Amino acid sequence: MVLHKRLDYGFNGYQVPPMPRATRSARRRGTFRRRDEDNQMGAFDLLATLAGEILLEKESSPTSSNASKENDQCACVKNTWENEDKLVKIEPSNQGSGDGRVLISETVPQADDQKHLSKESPLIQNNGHSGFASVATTDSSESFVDERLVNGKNKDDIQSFASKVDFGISGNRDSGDCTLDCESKIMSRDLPHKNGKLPIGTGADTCSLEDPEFWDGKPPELVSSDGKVKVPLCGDHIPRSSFPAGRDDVKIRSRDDDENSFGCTRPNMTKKSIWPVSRIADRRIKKILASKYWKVSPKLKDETLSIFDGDFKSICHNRKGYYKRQRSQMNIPFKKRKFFECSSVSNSDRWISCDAIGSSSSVGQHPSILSRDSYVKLRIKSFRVPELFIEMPESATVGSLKRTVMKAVTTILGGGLHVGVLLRGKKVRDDNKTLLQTGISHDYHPDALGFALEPSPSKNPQPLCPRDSSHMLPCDMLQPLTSYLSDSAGAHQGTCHTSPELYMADLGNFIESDHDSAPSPAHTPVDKSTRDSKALVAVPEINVKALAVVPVQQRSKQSEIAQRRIRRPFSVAEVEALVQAVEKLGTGRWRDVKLRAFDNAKHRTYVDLKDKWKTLVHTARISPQQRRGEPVPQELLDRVLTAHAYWSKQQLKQHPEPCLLI
DNA sequence: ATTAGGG
DNA sequence: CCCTAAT
Repeated sequence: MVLHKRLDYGFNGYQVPPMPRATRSARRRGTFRRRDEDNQMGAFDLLATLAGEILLEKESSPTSSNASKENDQCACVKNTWENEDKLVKIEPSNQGSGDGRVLISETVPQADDQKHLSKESPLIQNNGHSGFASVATTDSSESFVDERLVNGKNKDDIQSFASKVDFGISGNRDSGDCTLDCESKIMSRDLPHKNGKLPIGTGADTCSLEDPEFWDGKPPELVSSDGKVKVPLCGDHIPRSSFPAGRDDVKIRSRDDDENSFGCTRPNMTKKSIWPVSRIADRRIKKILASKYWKVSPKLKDETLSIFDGDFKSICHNRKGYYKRQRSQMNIPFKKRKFFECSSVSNSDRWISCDAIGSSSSVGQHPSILSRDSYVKLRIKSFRVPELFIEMPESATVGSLKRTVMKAVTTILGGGLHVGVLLRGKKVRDDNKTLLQTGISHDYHPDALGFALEPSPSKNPQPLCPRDSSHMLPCDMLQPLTSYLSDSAGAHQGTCHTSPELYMADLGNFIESDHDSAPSPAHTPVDKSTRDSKALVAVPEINVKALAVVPVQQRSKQSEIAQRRIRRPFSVAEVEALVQAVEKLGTGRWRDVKLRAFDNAKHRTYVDLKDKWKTLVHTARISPQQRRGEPVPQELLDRVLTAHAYWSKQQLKQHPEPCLLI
């Protein structure tokens, strides 16, 4: 069955940044708007999935099933965030016929193909199908900050894109929402080369020509005529919003796939109606979703799920641990990621590079402004993460894949850092030269300057993370860390064989908690520059030691703190069930309510239900304008008030309040 | 373990 | 959702 795949992911991308997390104070202040920060689908995840799906489609088509298994069955994802012409190739593994493995690997195009490859190529293309992803951020006022992920320019890689998104919403990040657009198009087979989106072939044979007209460096226009599928980036919405009605049988599993969320078996009609889904694209997304849960064989869906449940639970022995792992999935906020810079990369000294966008525009245009000292203003637009190789068992969940990627990333990042300055591609080694002497004057060409984050060679001679490394997490603190550390070596060698659920726990922990913590010395200019798009940073002197040391202390401190569970907003269906149960049982029997209406929703505790009821009552009392999140039907809210009034009265009857005299 | 309520 | 106190 084609759905059973083993994934050998060659990652060279990174996730788009999660929206900023709410701090407690932000929530209290009400400046934070509901947002599903978790379970975001990494852009590359999506791309890889798309490509994999394309391949699956090809595989399962009758024509290709008998065809040669080699070259015509691979989809290529153009790797645009490296200077080299590398492809992420997705092909059936040749190891054993029909073992259903798919290899997603990085590959260097053959010389033959090379000439056909454009640097500005679509990310995914296969046999007339092309897909690409873009991400748009919207704010509450419906304005769009639409940034295309697949801009052909190197500097518009995911990372810089990410920062753009970060910046884009920074003005109103309390209301930012992030959606991931997934567009697909069936291209005319007659004119495959004229479309301009076919530089990468489905194999060695179909590489097509670039179209300079199309790839002029600007983001490609939307060309999909058959529809545009909007897939909300944030987890819970992905499946529901894009599933067609009539697929109610499919259980969508979110997050860890550990539980079937109540009410998740039906599509969200609201969202669905917002984003018209074409038939083809719909099918495609459906497949993507299927492939997101590749471990699930269609006919064995439920069984498989429960089996997997068992697996998962065997790993997470208790709820604390479970929550811990839930937490570990937290995407590292983009800003924070930069602090995990670290050691342990051996392959190249440009494992992280940073695009610096040069002097402020006013500098060149209005030289008169600069009276005495000419200031060079720099904005570091993005950092790039190094190449990662990850191998996951096919039974692993997407969530675990994400965690593994995160683990690998944080493993790579995590030690001393060195900032390299590149001028016109050449390293500037002399630290004592002035900027002017070096050629970084106020009128230098912005694109000429670049920064690179490099591992500090003196500090971290070893590529792997030694246990005694001061940069490492406190392995004596928590059990999972041990496995994380021991596995981190494997990660660097390209594979993570052990179950990813076992580690990462405390990275997420640290990351998560760090967000709420007070600013630390680790907030270096680099961080500021990314946090505030307006911050102009002149060649920062990074305190390597601070970067290396401070997180450690935080980690050890933070890892003692219990994890916050992921936020799982109640769906309308859940609310409905809750209201119904409370109507029946009253407001003081939350355990019964739980048993009655949420017995199979393991992530809803009776405390959760009680809390939800509390907020429901509150919601019902405030004006609709003040409500946030998925709107609860007024009818339900009315019932909430009614039931609440009724049961409050009942409670008063039983426990008459001792008359408080004024 | 549950319930209730503040944060 | 978290945390605590009180059952």
